[in-house]
Amino acid sequence: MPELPEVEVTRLSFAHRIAGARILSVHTGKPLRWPIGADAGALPGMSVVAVRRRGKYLLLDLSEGWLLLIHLGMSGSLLFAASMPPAGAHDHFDLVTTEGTLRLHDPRRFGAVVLSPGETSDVAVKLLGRLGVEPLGEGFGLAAFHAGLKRRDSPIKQVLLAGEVVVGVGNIYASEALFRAGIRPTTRASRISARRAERLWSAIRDVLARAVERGGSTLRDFSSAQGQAGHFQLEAMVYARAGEPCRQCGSPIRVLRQGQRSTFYCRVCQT
DNA sequence: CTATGGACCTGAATGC
DNA sequence: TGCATTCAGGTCCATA
Repeated sequence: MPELPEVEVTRLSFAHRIAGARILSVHTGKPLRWPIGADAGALPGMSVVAVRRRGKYLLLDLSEGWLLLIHLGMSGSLLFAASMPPAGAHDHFDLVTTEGTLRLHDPRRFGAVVLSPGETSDVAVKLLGRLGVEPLGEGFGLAAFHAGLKRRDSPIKQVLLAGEVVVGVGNIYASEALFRAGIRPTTRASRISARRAERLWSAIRDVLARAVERGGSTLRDFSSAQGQAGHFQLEAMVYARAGEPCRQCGSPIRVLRQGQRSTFYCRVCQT
């Protein structure tokens, strides 16, 4: 469910409220994608210093350099509130703090909560080590982006999804960014010209930044940790619009499968 | 090394 | 109504 904009909207919705909180207890439900780790018993007593984001991961900086990694998978969402109702069947993690409870709700359980002693532990390196550059940060340079594409022979859509060149672009925003850049999703990444790489580079930043402003996309059940739905889906140009007229040229939006994921595009506007 | 398909899991929508 | 199939915002891992 969550791509970079949804994760960032989630982060913004509770980071300031949880900062400085002391952890009182932890409650877990069914197993998530990875075990939380053997040190989880040490969480009570630690405090939450800050909440950062890396790609689609939320990183809770805890006391003494500990790091709590949270990933929302496909169907996860967080809620942070002073008073929390009893855990339901799909609530699999509660972090009870002096400022409120942070709860992970995740029906499919592709998400994860992992405690790591810093960013250089084996588990942190396994999860974060291969991530590409942050698209909304200063480090997202055009030259390096184009060079990264040059090294990949897969279709551009799948290169974006893989997150090894640039992070945070998931299935919705990959289709949206490629539409805005006028590039066919099947184009081999290595064959994208400098001029088109530049269009894609700015399309990625524009679409992600715009989606953050709009509170993310709520297709089925996404909401911020304050329970707010997003609205970006209302301005999607192609995603989930198969058969509907292109907002730019009127021809029907096409859908195809790439790596078991749906891709939406306009045959006329994207070449 | 890169590229691809399968796996993980649940619920909603669709089809017969 | 009932049951099977398909699809859904991610990404690690095994296999070529």
